[in-house]
Amino acid sequence: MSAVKLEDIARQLGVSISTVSRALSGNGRVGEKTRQRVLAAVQESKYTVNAVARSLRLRDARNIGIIVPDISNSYFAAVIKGAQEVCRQSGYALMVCNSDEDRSFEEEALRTLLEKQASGLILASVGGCAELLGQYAYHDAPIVFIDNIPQGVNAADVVSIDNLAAARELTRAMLARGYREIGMITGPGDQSTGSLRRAGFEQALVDAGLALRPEWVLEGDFRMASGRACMESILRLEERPRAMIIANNYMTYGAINAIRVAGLRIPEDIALAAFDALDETGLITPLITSLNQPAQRIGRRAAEIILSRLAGEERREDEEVVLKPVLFEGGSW
Amino acid sequence: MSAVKLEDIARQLGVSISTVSRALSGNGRVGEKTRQRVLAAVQESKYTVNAVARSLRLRDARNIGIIVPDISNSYFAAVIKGAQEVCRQSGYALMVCNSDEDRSFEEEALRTLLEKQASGLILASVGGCAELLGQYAYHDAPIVFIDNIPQGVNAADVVSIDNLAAARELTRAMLARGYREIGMITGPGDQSTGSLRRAGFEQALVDAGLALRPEWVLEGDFRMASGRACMESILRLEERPRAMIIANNYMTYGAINAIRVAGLRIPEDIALAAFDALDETGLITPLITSLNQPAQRIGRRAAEIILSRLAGEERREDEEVVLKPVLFEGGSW
DNA sequence: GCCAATTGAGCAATCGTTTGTAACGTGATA
DNA sequence: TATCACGTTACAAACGATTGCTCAATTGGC
Repeated sequence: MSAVKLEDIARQLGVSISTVSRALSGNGRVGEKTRQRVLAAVQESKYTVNAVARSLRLRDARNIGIIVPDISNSYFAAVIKGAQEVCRQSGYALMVCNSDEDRSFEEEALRTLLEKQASGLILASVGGCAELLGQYAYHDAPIVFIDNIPQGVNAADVVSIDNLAAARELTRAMLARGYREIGMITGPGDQSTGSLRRAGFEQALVDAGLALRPEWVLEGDFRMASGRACMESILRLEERPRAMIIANNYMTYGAINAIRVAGLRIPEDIALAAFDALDETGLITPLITSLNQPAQRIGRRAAEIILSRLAGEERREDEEVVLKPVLFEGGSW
Repeated sequence: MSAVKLEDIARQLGVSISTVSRALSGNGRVGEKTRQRVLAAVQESKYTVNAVARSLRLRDARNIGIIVPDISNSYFAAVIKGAQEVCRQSGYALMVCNSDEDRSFEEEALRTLLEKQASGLILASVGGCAELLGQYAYHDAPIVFIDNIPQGVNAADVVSIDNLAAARELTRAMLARGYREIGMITGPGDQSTGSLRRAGFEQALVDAGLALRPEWVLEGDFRMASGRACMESILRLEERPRAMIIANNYMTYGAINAIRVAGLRIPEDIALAAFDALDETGLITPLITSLNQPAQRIGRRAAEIILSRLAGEERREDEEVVLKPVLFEGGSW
């Protein structure tokens, strides 16, 4: 309501608005004594620049948006931290949105960021907002996908691990441990993260000359309850696998729960390996063997790509940064 | 760059900008057929309102800021979710900032939000930004404190549990269980959350006629490493307490780690009760007895208070909403 | 002492919306 | 036909900052 603006300071000092603006930004020439007077008055009056007005004038909001499916998931929290670090250093604000694993919420967030003139967007999509994404291209705001690459998007900047290869390697490592009867709890088939991890798993089995057992492969939704439900089904089978690969952290927690409730031991009765099951507390026993995405690095690289896009005028090739996951060997296999 | 604006649509239709604006907002009167024509053109051209320009004109950015010390902490993640829910329903955007438990980062976030003309602010402060907070009052943006109430702030809207009473009750419950030699790992003494919880603990002991053992009360910084370090010190004591109360979740995880490393059992060798040690995975054993803050409700109420302040013109009394924590009894005592 | 060069500061347009007010056109009534 | 009323639309002024351009003032060189 009563915020101090450039005009107030200008009037108080008997100079023009433009002089005050230039004294602050250092963009035009201003005499040394006037500059000092302005700076003093600004200090004294607690003037704060109005970023809304500035953004309008500059046609640049200097903020980048990030949408994740679940802010409580430590994996995404780390991604956010990484992105924030980069934004902070470059004077951009990071606008964090949570889609709650819901398409319409994701769409809503997308629309809000679009209206707020986000300069760029980091998106861990749950899928299916193709038209809205087109508008970003129209505003020519760069988009970087992390994690899932929605259907309908063919060329784009992407920062992620190679999910297919990763799942294949993880499965191979499990095979190398001697396990032959391996099942999997995958993610939603319509998300690339889900389907690629499944494909990698199946490839590894086929390569090893093993038959696929469809009843051992269940599809979850990346949430804890579904991990638990899937594992319960598995445990009810007459003939059950000796080991399971699980496509993300939360489903793993649910699965462990089911295993404990059934009174079984890990890995003696059933072995586990997972994606991102990184347990920051280090208190879940046995420690879960998992292939961990370098979450913070993903966030950082994604933000860096956005910034470089914003800086460079020329449109380069689509950038696809493939980061290497890190295998943590716990006691769960 | 090439975003469609009202002017483009107006020109295309041969009407004025104001007509298009009014057709969209429904604020002024517009003939039915023109309204239809406008709506069609808007659809077709994929027009998106420029929120920056609108905010400037309306002098209202319609966004509320929230600053938390650690976005990875599930407690704060839940607070954010609660606040977001309310914002979503009322058409406000929530701008999430992470201070990383660092004062200068907090200050930076505060300044950014101020510049972006945040309509309101929810603050879980790590303390010490009194001057900047003054400017919010100046912009008359309502502030609601959650968790810690920084020094230098005397009257304000607050949503939290009654930390003193809560610590007292938790300690009493522990005494009722028969424990007499109780220590505590507190939070930073300069944060009200830390000092109040400590005070409540001490009160309960004094009320019970027990002597305070200063060597059993250590001050941590709410992070995991400090919880571990403090517990290690405790375990090194010749005469050590039979039970510990720990002021937050992360320090508890560190403490459990130390206990396990020392080869001791919970609760047989040392019993634990904590604040917010809520373990979403349910996999840490034994389940930790803890007094849990209704995090999501706190976020929701805080946002609601902001909105009601923004709606009501008249300045009411400072509002202090005291929510009740929930005791979860696990096997750690 | 005069003209050119250089510096300092102001004017005014602009960014895209919203909205008070004025103007316009149509139809009805006297 | 003139007047009035009413429903529609256009005009233009904001919101607060940035910046190209202009012009006045100071300086310096000859």
